[in-house]
Amino acid sequence: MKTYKIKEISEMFELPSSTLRYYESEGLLPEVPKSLSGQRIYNNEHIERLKCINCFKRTGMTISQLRKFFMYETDEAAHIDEIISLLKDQEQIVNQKLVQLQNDSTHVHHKVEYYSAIKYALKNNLPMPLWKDEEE
Amino acid sequence: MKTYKIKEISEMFELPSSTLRYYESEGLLPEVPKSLSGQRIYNNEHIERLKCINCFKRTGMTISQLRKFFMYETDEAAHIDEIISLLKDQEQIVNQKLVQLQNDSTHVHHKVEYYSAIKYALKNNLPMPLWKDEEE
DNA sequence: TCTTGACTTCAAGTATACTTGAAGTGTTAA
DNA sequence: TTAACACTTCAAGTATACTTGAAGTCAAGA
Repeated sequence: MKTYKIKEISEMFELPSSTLRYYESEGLLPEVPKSLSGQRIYNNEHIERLKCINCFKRTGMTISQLRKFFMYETDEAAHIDEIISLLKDQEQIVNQKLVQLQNDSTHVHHKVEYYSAIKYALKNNLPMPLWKDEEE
Repeated sequence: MKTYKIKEISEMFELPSSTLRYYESEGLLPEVPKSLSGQRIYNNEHIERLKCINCFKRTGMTISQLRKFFMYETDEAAHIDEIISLLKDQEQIVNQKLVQLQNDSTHVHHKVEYYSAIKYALKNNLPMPLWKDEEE
């Protein structure tokens, strides 16, 4: 199985090595084997885990929620209900975030248009446009 | 013009009063007048500003970026280019977030399905389903 | 062999965004 | 009027997620 040094993983995920050590110390990574000289040796399992961490982090999970989730996963059969419930909660959260962010995207876009019109009005000494928007 | 006490605003935005005072101290709010006895009196301008703060915060802006933006806004004509450039950057950022979050939503949903299948397999003593997914 | 850069541990430091506590004043309903 | 609760300031504290520094070991090319 292909293995990786910390620097390769660091570059792969654009995360400083210190963060990888930090995640490990927080119990987010599967056991990381070390070379004879003590250097970390990562494999595909770690890469998959890091993808998963990134995904969950973006959906708003904290380090301690991540740790909890991965702990449940290590004894899937005993914690299947907790895993499913946690995932369903997270699914709800990410979908709410999605709706909200779609709204926010629209609002920011409106602002770009509004200020572009302001700029035009300023340049040509024209009356200022009016701001119309119902922000949520 | 209708005015509001801090508690009304606090409930309206589900933000503790302390956070409202904090935002004010960080220069995110327009001048907040005080009653004779020193209590804050908010109006629609503050409400609009808070909606705007919430929107930008969700798109990832920090307090100091928000402060900068609102400072530019107070002298629109002098800073119109900075305002537009800042807004365009933020529009890009929010749209990237949106794409990423859509992906993440899909992944979380797949996980829900996968573990539901695991649960079913456990309950009925069936072979475990396989995990197939290309996570981004 | 020597040097340069990457790695190690562990404790302490930092950034961001609030939150809390103390000590006191103001407001309101019974 | 008196209790109960909301409000005030200001400084200090907290939570989360890293990040940095010190001091030392290891690996690879000139």
